[in-house]
Amino acid sequence: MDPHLLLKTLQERHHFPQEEFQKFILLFQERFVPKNELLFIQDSVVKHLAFVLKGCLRQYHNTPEGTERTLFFAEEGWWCGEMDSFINRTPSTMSMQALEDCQLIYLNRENWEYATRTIPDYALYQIINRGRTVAWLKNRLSNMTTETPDEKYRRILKESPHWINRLPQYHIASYLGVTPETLSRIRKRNRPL
Amino acid sequence: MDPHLLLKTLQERHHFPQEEFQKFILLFQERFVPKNELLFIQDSVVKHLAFVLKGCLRQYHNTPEGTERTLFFAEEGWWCGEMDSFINRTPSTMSMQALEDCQLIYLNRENWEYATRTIPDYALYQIINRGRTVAWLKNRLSNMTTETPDEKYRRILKESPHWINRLPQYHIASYLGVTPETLSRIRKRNRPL
DNA sequence: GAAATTTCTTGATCCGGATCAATTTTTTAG
DNA sequence: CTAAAAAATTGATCCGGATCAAGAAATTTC
Repeated sequence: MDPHLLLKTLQERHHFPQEEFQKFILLFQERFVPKNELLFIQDSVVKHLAFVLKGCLRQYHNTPEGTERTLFFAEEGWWCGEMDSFINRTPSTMSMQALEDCQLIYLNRENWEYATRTIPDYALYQIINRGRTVAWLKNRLSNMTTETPDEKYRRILKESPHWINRLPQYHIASYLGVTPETLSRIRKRNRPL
Repeated sequence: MDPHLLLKTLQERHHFPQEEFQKFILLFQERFVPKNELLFIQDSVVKHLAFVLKGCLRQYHNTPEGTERTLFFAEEGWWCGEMDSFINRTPSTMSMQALEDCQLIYLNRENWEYATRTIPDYALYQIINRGRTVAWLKNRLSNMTTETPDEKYRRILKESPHWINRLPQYHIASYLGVTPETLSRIRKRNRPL
């Protein structure tokens, strides 16, 4: 049988012994989340830390002006949570919605704490992985404020071309920080002949 | 004597015993960085994890188009590093520059690893703190793509009013993602009578 | 303290994305 | 399969920030 997707993810940047994994995976619960359902919602405390086995979700923020901003998409092999809310039990500023039927596994707060305390490699994984996330967000922040909409779209074509087929266009538009109309025009401009 | 600024920072969100701190602080070295000097530079590996005792720095990114984007300012009590580069020894996408004469303390990679491995409360601190940073960046990303320049400026007035006196205006403009000319006009518009 | 440099301000023009609106295309539901 | 709803396209107009350019103010340097 294939190694577990979670183990593969944990081992990506650092070693993670098989035996620790056996102990770790027992702390998770499985959960099916149907399309469009909200995994957690802005202004309430996030109770679970989820890992995507199958499906795709988006994390987004409702602005005071009434618009929505999509921050990222979580596909297979991604964590989806809001660690600040989860750890400190404070209201989240983000919501998370399934864009497809999703198969997840998740930790509750208690088991997360137990795992972090007793599995040093998991603690280290979190430090390393969080560092990557921060670097990714800083780059994205820089790109979002510097690049033209056309450049942003071409970046997606290059870095995540499968999104074009997997995700509705208006969610990609929100991710890029443009209106759906503008994205439609960008696509027209950048369409191969 | 006042408790050390670093201890105060470590204890902000989680307990950090005095005795562990005595051990921890010994791993640091002091360093003075004069105004305008670069602490680390884009495309090279970040060798140190620094903590600001006195002074102010900015982290920025040079875009391919030749412009600069300031991502954040690090004042007293801030960490300034690029953990992804520091941990994985990969080239950084960011540079860090002192905006004033700065008094820093810093860890090298070896001592960081030792501290992370042997001081569980430091490992936990990093996990918690990194979670905060991620949440902060996500909110900033949302704000930067949603708010008008006027709203962004008023957010600074509200959240970090002292920046107006401490930082050059063109760096604030870069932080907000607008040109210096635009920031000047925003200030004029929002000036009290 | 004067000269030189840097930073900030102000003006005029231009351009591209938002907005509003209507239509077409695609997807979903019965 | 058809009707209804949702998503994507296209058109026209408007507005605000970028850009270019010049001048004023502030800071640095000697």
